[in-house]
Amino acid sequence: MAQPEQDPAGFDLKDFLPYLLNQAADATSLEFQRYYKGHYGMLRTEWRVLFHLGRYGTMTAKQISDSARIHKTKVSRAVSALEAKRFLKRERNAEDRRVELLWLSRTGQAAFKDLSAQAERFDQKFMEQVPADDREALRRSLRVIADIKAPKVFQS
Amino acid sequence: MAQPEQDPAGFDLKDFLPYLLNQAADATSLEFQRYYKGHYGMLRTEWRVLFHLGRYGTMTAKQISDSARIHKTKVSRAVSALEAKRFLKRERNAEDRRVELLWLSRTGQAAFKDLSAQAERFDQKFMEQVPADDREALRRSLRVIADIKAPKVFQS
DNA sequence: GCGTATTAGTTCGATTTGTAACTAACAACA
DNA sequence: TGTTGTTAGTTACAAATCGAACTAATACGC
Repeated sequence: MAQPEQDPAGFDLKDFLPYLLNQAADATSLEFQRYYKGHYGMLRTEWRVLFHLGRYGTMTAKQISDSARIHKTKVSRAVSALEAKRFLKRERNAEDRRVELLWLSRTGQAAFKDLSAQAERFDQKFMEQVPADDREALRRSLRVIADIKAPKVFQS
Repeated sequence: MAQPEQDPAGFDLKDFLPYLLNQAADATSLEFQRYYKGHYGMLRTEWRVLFHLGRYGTMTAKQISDSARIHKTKVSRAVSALEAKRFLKRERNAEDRRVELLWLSRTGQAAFKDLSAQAERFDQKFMEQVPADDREALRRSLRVIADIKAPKVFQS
């Protein structure tokens, strides 16, 4: 399928950082998504929550929400789904009964172990496509960009 | 809000390329999204279609779908929405009556002009956050990653 | 020409998301 | 205490997305 003729005037979509980032994000997410969806019936928010608990141990929904910048309703739904699949357990905090503590079950830990090994594998595979001299700069600048502050309040 | 204690074991989410890319994409898309949504009531797929027609001239839905890797149903809906807003016009191709030719109306061209100027402005702003020495490597590697081929068939 | 396959684009039902409103618990301070 | 404000988490409804199935037109093989 040939590309259409170019009109030299105007800003090119393919130079636009948000567009490039989204395209790259989609391209790299596809294969991993197929894996966690196919093997564990998880959605994107679910594996992200799972990864947080697997990596950092017991956390609250709020902490996960802040760390991953996922809206609390999405986290809430993901927690329910993971609980229904017996991947995590929860318990009200005795000191502050608004808060709920979340941690992975044995099954959840096994899923985390498998998924993070896969993630590492995919990561290496994608990075291999990037010229070796650019790899450090890529991760460095992505971290900078991803840290762009939300409109107000972050980190008390 | 303090980060939770780290468990040194396991792969860190924040080193995972798809995660980083998605976070960066979300961070950079937010402000621009507010602009095109607020000023033109557009969705993401709609401005992408608009940008294609604005930049490349007359195209078919299929060409846009291939170029931007957007599913044809999404393109179809975006085209209808843009038509309803009087941003584009369409006409069946006389030679092949399956195909529909799409192009921007005068209003659509004005919207494109404004939006691409904004896009350029945002782009510069984001890039300023990235260390100057990393900028070239960033765009270069994003282009490589974004071009990762879909599982089968692409470009005949 | 005629049957089958392919292509461009749309529609439909089920799933997922976004947003606002809600409940329950705690805090601050008179 | 009692009022007001804030915080953690859930629910409910509208909007958006995904994928499969559909229509209409063309291409291919014989």
